[in-house]
Amino acid sequence: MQKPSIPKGTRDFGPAQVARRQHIFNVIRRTFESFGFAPLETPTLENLSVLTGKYGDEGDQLLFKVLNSGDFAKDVTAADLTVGSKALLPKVAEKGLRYDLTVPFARYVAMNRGTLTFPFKRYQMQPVWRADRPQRGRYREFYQCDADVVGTDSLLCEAEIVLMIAQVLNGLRLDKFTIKINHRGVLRNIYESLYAADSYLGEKGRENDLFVALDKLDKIGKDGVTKELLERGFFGNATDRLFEALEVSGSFEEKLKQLGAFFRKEGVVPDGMGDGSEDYRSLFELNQVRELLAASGFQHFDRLEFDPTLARGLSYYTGCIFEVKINNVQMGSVSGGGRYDNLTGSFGLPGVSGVGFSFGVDRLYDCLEALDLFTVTAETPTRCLITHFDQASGRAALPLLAELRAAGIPSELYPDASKLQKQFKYADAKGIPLVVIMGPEEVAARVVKIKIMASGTERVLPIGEVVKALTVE
RNA sequence: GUAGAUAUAGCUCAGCUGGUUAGAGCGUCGGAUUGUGAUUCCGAAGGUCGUGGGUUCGAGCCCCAUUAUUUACCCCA
Repeated sequence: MQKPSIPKGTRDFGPAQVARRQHIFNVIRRTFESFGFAPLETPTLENLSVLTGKYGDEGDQLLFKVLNSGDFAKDVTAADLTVGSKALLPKVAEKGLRYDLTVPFARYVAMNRGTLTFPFKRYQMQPVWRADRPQRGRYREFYQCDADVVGTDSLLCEAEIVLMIAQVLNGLRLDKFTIKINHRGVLRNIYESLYAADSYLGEKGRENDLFVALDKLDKIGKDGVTKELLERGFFGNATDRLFEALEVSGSFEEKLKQLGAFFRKEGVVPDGMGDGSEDYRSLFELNQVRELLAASGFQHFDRLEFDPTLARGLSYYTGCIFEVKINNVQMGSVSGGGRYDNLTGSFGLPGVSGVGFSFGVDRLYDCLEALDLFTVTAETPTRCLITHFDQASGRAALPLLAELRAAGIPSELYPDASKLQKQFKYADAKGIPLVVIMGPEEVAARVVKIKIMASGTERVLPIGEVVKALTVE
C-alpha cells in the first residue's frame, strides 16, 4: 500500500472550505458584474510561445511546462542533451500551465480583435500555476480573480479599480486594508533624476535593478536598499538623492506636489501637460485618479496611499500600479494590478492600452481565517433532514421530501433506517438546522414532528402544513 | 537555487541524562437511552515512533544518510 499524497503546494478543499471560498468568489463576482465586466474563461494549457518572455527570466523559470504527448523524446538528439535543458525544452514541451490570467487575456483579445466591442471589459476567475517554493500564503496552484479593460486610456478605469478593491474588501469585512498606488512614470522620473544631475552613478539602463531594490524599502530599510544598490553597481552619492526624493509626506496631493518640485529641482525633463505642478505625466495621472475617485464619492481616502517606492515585479506595467495589503495580518499582497500600454503588442496587436488587477482568493481566504471572519461554516447545504424508522415510514416520507425540495428547501432523507440517535448525530455533525421525525406513530396520525436543532424545541404538525410552516420561517 | 526547523494514534501534541508493556486531549466506534443531536457518564478500537544504516547490554531519544513537510531569502497573488 502506498501513502496517498498530493503535489507540493496544492490543496484539497473540503465541503466547508468550498462553501467559504464560494462566498469569496460571490462577493468578487457581484462587484465585477456591478461595474459592467463580463466573464471569460481560457484554457488551463497555453502554448509556451504565448507564455514565455512575458514575465521576465524569473517568471519563465516558474512556468510549469507540459511534456508533449506520445514519444516526447523523439526529436531529441545526443547533442541537445549535452547543450542542456534550455535547448532541450522546445523539443519536448510545447505547452504550459497558465501563470496568470492577464497574458491569456491579452492573447484572447489579439485573437478575437475582429469580434470584440472595445473598450472590452472582462473578468476571469480561474486557477493559475507557478513552480514556486511554497510557503505562507504562497501556493503552486491558486485562484486569481482578474478584471481588465482594454481599448481605452481613460483614467476612470484606474479609479474604478480602486472602487472595486474597496467594495470587495468591505464586502468581505476585511476593512483594515491599504491600497498602495504608484506609477511606473514616477519610478522612471526618479531614475532620471539620479542621472539628470552631474554625478555618475554606474552603468545606465539598470532601471529594474533600482525599482526592485526600491520596492523593498519598507521591508529592509534605507540601509538595506543602499547596500543592495551598491551591490548592483550604483554609486554612493546616488542613494542620498534617492532618499531625498522619497521623503514625501502629507496627503496624497501634497506628496505629488513635493515629488514634482523635486523632479524640477533635479532637472528632470517634463513630459506632461505643462501646467505648474502637473508637468510630469505620471503625477498628473495619479492626481486625476484621485479627483475621479473623489467625484465618485470614494469614502476611503485614508486607505489609499501614494507610495513612490511601490514597484511590482511584472515587467509589462507602464502606467499606474496597485498593490493591496491587509494591515492586521502577516500576509503578502491580496491584490495587485496596473496599466500596460502594449501587452497585446507581442501578439500582433500594437497600440492597445489595457488596465486591470487581480485578487488572490487563497490569500483572501487565509486572511479571513486568520481574523476569524468566516460566518459560513455549514458542511452541507441541506436545511432539513427527514428521519425514519423502517421501510414503511421511509417510503411514506418520500412525498414530503419531494414537496420540500420543490419549495426550495434543500432536504434529504436519511438513507438507512438506523437508530434515531445516529440520524440525529448526522444532522448535528453536518449542521443541518431542522430535523423532521417521521416514525410509524406520525405516519399513522398523518403528522410529523419537527425539531429545531439550535433551540431543541419540537412541535407536531399535520403533514400537509409542513412546507408552508417552514417556508414562512 | 540558498539557509534553518520539524517528522510519535485519524487530528493536535507530550514522552525526563539512553532503561521494563510509548501516553494525553480531540475525533471514531459501542453502551447508559429497543423514538432524539450538541452537554454528562462508562467502555473499546487504533502506533513497523517518516525510511535505511550505525553506536550501545539496551534507541522514540545519540550519530550518519535519505525522503517528506514547513519557515525564511530571491521572487510573487
